[in-house]
Amino acid sequence: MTIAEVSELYNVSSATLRYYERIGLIPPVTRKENGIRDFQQEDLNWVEFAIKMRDAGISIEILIEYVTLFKMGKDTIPTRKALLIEQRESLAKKMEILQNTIDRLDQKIEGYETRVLKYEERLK
Amino acid sequence: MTIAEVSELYNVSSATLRYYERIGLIPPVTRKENGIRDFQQEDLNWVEFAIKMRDAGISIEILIEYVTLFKMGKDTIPTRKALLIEQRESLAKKMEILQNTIDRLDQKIEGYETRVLKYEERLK
DNA sequence: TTACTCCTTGAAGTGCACTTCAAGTCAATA
DNA sequence: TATTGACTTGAAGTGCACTTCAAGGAGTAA
Repeated sequence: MTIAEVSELYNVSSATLRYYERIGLIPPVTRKENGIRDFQQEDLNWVEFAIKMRDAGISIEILIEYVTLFKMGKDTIPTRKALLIEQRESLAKKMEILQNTIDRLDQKIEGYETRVLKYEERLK
Repeated sequence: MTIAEVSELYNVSSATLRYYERIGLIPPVTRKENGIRDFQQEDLNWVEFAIKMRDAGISIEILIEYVTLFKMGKDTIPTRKALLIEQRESLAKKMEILQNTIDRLDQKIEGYETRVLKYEERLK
């Protein structure tokens, strides 16, 4: 799969994909003899993982750490697991904040509900 | 209340509070005769709102728009309400993404669960 | 009265995560 | 054969949201 196809598939720019590879946020992508990237399923899995995690707000620094551990082999399995658990917890906290904010917005919107009615009343 | 006290109270730097006021993310703060900020309850409400919304990831641009509408008076009430509803929706979408990512992480962690066991077995 | 601390503003600097640009290679098509 | 279009790399540029710096003012303690 070419970089353009992957770009289309995951709705991310080619430049970003190259950037991710360059900084080690995904492992080196498979190349054809001429040096052109030819994404295999394994590469796609990494791309998808990277994009999903970034979308959830996990920092590039953390993700590079994860990929670096992966490259170091099996000895890092417990560390990698710990890293994922830590990130899971941080996302759960984010969810909580988000839920609280939504509740707060709902209250504020509810407050506007009556005020809009009054406002429209005034217009008559 | 001084800026240092507000800074402490909401765990945000004085510089950020000044910055928020300067860019119009909160309305102008009440001052003493000598020009020093003396936050009143009303000011605090704005500060709290701004910080909570920022924490939830709502952009500065949007929040400035809201404050600007507020300053323009009652005619903007329906617009303000619409803006809040829009943001509420966008937060709900974020929650969904977050939940999906957490689910995905849980699966990945579960996968590591067995691999860690194997790894520790190997060490014996 | 000098020194200290906290406040003020305006301007410049920083960190993160891309994004754009410049220069070049390669394969396919007019 | 020339040119078009997609690819390559390295470097520089961008946007957002602060953060730090520089210069100065006001109030209090020694």
